[in-house]
Amino acid sequence: MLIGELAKMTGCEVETIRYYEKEGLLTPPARTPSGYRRYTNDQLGELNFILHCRSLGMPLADIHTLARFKADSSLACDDINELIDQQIGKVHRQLETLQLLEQQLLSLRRKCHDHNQGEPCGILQTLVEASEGSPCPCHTPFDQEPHPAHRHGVHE
Amino acid sequence: MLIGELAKMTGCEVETIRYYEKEGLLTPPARTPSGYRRYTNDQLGELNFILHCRSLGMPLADIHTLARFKADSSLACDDINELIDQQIGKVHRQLETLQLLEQQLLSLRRKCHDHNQGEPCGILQTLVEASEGSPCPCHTPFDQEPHPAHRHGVHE
DNA sequence: GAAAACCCTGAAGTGGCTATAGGGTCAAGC
DNA sequence: GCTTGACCCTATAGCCACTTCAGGGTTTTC
Repeated sequence: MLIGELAKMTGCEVETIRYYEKEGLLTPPARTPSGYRRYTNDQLGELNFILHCRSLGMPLADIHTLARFKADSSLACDDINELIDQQIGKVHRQLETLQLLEQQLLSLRRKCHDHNQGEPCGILQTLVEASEGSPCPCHTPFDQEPHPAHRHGVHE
Repeated sequence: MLIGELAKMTGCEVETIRYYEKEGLLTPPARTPSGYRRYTNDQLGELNFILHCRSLGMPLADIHTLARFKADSSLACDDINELIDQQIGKVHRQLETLQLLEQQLLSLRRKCHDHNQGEPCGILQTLVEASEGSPCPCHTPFDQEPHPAHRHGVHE
């Protein structure tokens, strides 16, 4: 099958497939005389494996490692467990940060409902006051220190 | 004060301060005769405003918008609310995705405990089977469709 | 035979930094 | 007065996982 068909079957964009090949995650397919990529069912499986791992949030480097384990087929169980555990830890830390963040944003949002008649925007005011050192409603109840994002950022 | 002092006071890296200036978020400071940046207390406030917003997960473009509102100081309350609401929505969607992800990873992790004596790694086996179309323990109980990450990715 | 739908490569852009190379400046101690 | 170290400067490249763009070739359909 050609690349467009593979894309349709997997729900993956054509450009992404070419990108995975360039990154060495997909084995380069055979080509038609005019240079079009022609894929086999094996490569469909390879791509599905990558997509499944990506849907679990794994970085491409880890998927590469897993693929090598797959080829070796020997034990390697400890390495795989560690890889998954690291991923779980990462996701868990992100979760905690985001939960905090949501509370912070919601309490900031409430600032506007509190006084929106006539006065200038409470949200903006709160943000400006916080930048001048005042305790802010969004951060203080959860974390006494000034800027939590510096120590454990949302985007890692 | 010089850039290093500002960095120490705010907990922000020197490179990041220069980056914010290049991106137009910080007004360019005065310079000493030898070209060093010299900052005022106003610019300390500006930087704290940016850092506070960043700690709420806001993208730099939104912070730029907020800063313009701050300068205008007129109403703009609706726009600010919408901006915060969008941020809340974004964080909430990310949270839901991550919660699902954590469950998926934990159920994958359990696969290895199930049979780790002699048999090949259960995790790897599960991932391979999933790529061949079998229902996988990580995705099936929560989402019947193959690759949820394609529709609402973790990294947006 | 022309237009639409597909395919190709290579390079640049995204966001929010971080790091590196290759330099200049300044205060303290010898 | 000269060196050492801590600081500062610019410009550029790298990170991740793509996405988009420019500029073209091929295949199918009307």
